[in-house]
Amino acid sequence: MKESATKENIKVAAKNLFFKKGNIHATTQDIAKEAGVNRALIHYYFSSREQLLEVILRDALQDISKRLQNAVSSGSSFEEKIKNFVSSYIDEAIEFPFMESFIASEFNRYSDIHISFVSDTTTNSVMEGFFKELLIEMKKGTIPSMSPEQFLINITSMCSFPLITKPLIQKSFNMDDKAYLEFIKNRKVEILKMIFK
Amino acid sequence: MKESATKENIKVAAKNLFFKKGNIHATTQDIAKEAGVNRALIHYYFSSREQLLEVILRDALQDISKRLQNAVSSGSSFEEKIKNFVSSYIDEAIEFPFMESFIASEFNRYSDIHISFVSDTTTNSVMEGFFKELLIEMKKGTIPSMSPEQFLINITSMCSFPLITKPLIQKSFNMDDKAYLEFIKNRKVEILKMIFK
Amino acid sequence: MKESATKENIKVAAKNLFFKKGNIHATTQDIAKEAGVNRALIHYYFSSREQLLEVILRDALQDISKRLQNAVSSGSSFEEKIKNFVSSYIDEAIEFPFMESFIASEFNRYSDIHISFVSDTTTNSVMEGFFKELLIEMKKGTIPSMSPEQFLINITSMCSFPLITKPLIQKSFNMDDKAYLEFIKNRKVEILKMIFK
Amino acid sequence: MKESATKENIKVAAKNLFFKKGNIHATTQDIAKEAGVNRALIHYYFSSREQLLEVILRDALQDISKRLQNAVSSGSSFEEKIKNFVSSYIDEAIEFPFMESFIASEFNRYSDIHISFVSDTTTNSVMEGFFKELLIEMKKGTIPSMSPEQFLINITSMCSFPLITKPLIQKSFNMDDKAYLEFIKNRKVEILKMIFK
DNA sequence: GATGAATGAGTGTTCATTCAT
DNA sequence: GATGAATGAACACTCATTCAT
Repeated sequence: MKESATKENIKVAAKNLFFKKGNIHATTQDIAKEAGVNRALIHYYFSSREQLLEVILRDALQDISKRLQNAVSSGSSFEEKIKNFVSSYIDEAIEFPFMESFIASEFNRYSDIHISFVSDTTTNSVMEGFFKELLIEMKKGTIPSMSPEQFLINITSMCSFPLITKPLIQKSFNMDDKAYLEFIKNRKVEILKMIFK
Repeated sequence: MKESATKENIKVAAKNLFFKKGNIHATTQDIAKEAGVNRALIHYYFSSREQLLEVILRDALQDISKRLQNAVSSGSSFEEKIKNFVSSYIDEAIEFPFMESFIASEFNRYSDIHISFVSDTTTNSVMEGFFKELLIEMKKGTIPSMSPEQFLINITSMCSFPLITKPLIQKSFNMDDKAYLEFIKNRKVEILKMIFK
Repeated sequence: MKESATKENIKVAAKNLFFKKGNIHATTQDIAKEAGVNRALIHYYFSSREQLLEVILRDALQDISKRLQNAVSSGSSFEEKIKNFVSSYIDEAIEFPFMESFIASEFNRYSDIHISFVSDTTTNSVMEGFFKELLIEMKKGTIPSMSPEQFLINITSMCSFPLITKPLIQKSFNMDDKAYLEFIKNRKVEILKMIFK
Repeated sequence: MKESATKENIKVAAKNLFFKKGNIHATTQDIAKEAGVNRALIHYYFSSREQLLEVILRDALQDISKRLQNAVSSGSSFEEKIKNFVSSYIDEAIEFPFMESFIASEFNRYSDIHISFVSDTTTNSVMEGFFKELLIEMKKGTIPSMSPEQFLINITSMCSFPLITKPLIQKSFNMDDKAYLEFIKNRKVEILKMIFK
């Protein structure tokens, strides 16, 4: 049997506020309103605000993990894989621009109190495979030589950061929402230019 | 006449909490405590919490602006300029890792209510000069061809994002604080590899 | 037809919490848990928390009444009767130490709103008989001379109060649970010394 | 410098509700209203409801201690001392009838968490002296022979219990407030009859 | 300038209660 | 009979803010 639809609604509402709208200060009332339910229901299903956060953080981390895995294990050629990764990452970031920064902020608050990081063996072996592939491509000279971690961080940075700083970018470069979205979508191609020599 | 030392203390305290410690939920009491002053003094100097935020946000934006300008107008060669920019950006990000994400978050909250963006004519002309230089280098093939905005965002992303997501990175790659700092410092070089072909 | 077993369970659970454990703040959820039933069932059987209280208060008062009656109408000699009364009162108080104080507290809360005191004619006539007997013994000099009410209150006070104030007594006289129980049991004899000259 | 008058007011208000009116469920709002102050002030002065309780419990225990000490170390003769003790105890119980039962109830809730019992050396030595005096009088036959603890409990029981159970007594014996008060005042004499042979 | 006292509005949470099933 | 879902009212507590001194 699936989880209660209402419980799911609340999770979706919370994700909308935290990850999509970037309302890091969203109260239980805000979440309840977004979900169209009574404030007390949140505690009925999740006991406390903090535990609701924990649940959606855990979900988010798992999603990131899966997306990474999918992208990396999908394409035929190496270039395809990177393309897929960048594209899916940006698509996700367009939908939930504040996800990473919210996660980071919450991690920062409670440090290691909650959430033992998701690191199932499947993910790990997939990542190891991808890292090996990276090293091969570096030797070939297709991509710049550096530790796989540095490389990975470079890509995710270029995908994620412009979404987090949306308002700053819009003001700096005087973009309306449409121009901004265009700018972001272009990055699916532009980022690749930084990666491949 | 300079601003009151106490007023400055409060600003420094607020920056420490918001930009350095990433305590996005810091209360006026937290700030007062950090500054070693009475809570009411904050209102004496800044009227309201929101206006204090506005002041330090404005300061932060100006700092970013100046840093950019300095870096860009300093080095002899183009490569030097980029190096300086990356290096100074990372140094700043090490000290105030949460600055950009905090700014973005607050911008997001109050949208365009406060802060008419800092865009003095000096900065603008400097930036215009730098953008022209970028276009020249792109034609030369030293750096990948794209709009100067995209290029600039790529660099700042790679500088800033890994600092914002410190806890995520540490957990993902199993780094202690020392290893993490080493990782970040290395980026002053590694990032350049992504930029220059 | 007897009352439903579940209904009885709920009453027993409530008595355990209120009278035995002294948990005066017990919620309907606490009671439901203690009874091993769903919270809503309490309202099914008793309509409201307050009415459940009313029922167990009424029960408790009736129990006290019966016990008094039994003790007083049992023994052969007057001294036997008093002995029985003290002994049964203390036994009951050991099992439900917080009964009187809880009743008093609730009476105090809702004053005369609920519970028209139990005072059936049987009880009354028995009490009248006992009061007459008391007056006779006072004249004989077996017990101190005073109004029967004062006398009755003195006995019940000495029986009940030390149970209500268990934690205070234990701390004051540095008693562990075993020493305290011994202390209370001894009172079955010691109290008599105060009553009979 | 004395404690703030407002802080004192809040304590008095709390004592009125808990000890005088027997409102064991009194909320911070109730207390604030009784004190004529804003609800938040209670937290300003006492941090939490529980800590306010702790303070007034501590106060109450100290008061009981002092009263006992005063009574016992005052009178010329032994009989005087007992008289004083009973009289002052009942006077206090008339003013704060629910004190002991409230203390006991709270002790029961938090067991030994808070409040290390007040037991300064002065009190202890005074009590030891009184206990010795009791033993002497028991040998003389003035009072019934038993352990001093049992004897002390008997007296305090007879003083305190009838106040705790005021509503029960009034209903049982059909007394109005005036009759009840008369009944209680009479006990200053009647109790002595149980004590002295 | 600086501070302790005070407050209204809001926050997370709990609770008794209701209702559909 | 019995239960999970849902809610309004209340609770302890926090916060930004004000004010008298």
